[in-house]
Amino acid sequence: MIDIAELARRSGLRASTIRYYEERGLIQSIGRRGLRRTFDEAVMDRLALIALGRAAGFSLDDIGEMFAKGPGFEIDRGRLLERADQLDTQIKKLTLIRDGLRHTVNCPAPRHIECPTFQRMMRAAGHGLIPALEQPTRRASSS
Amino acid sequence: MIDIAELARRSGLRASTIRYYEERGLIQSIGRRGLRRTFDEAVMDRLALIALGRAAGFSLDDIGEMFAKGPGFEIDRGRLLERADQLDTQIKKLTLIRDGLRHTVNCPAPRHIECPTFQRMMRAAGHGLIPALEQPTRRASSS
DNA sequence: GTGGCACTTCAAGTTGACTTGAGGTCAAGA
DNA sequence: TCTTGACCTCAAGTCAACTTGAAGTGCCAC
Repeated sequence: MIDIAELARRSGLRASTIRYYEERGLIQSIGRRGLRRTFDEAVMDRLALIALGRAAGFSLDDIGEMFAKGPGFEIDRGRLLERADQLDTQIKKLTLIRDGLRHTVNCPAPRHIECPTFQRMMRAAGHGLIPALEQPTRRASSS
Repeated sequence: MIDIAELARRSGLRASTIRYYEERGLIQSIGRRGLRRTFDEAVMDRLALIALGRAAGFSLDDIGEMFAKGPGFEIDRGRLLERADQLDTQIKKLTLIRDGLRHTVNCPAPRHIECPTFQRMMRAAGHGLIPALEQPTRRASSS
């Protein structure tokens, strides 16, 4: 039985964001007191879950689908594992880039392009972004 | 002395992207052959650097500023270190979330919200996204 | 010399997640 | 009763990094 202002205060989100989430079907109000939305305590959990999903890299649509799967928090385990694997890849990439940045700060090479560490970072930067720098090891056939 | 099509082929970028980068001042063509832009080999290096910068989380504006600092690839070392630190934070956060996701898949708790691992992940998900879940340890005075 | 097509310009559209603004409603306190 | 101000709706705007489309130009092969 909390109103949108209280929800905003407690979640740290703006009222407009909460309305937007309701419009997107991510949360529900339990009714109206006049014009004003009334919410259940449980939407705090929902909002936390949404924040977590966003931090994990899911879109609001993804999150909506997950919620839609069941009456509670029925989350698709396959999607979760898939995302965890993607995070693994992303973490490795970011780690390489982070190390590369630190290296660059100290690297005395006149042209970074010629430094092996820099090249390694380049290769890690985007799987295929700069094909010319890729090793011709595996030329994937996938799209 | 390469044209935009060749540059696109070698970089994996679209011609429209290359034109856009030129418009933004990130690269320069060395002239025109009729209407058509002509590029130097060195722009390949620039494009690689841009891809790397983007992968490291810099905006095109940031990248433009870095290039503007000097005639060559004079990159602001402070900015690099700062970004490396931010990557550290991001990597830690993503690692927690990844582990949290994997945990969730196996966690038998009826309500994830009540699971300590899940809560830890929540806390990591966004520094302040869900203030209600934060430990009341340090109430930062910064904005 | 001419036809085709790869290039050109410039404006407008796209995506995702919101925010903003204008104009309206209504519950509560003075 | 009247005012206030927090809420409401709905459309439109924002941001970044591009992409798309329409309309035009000119190099090169034939």
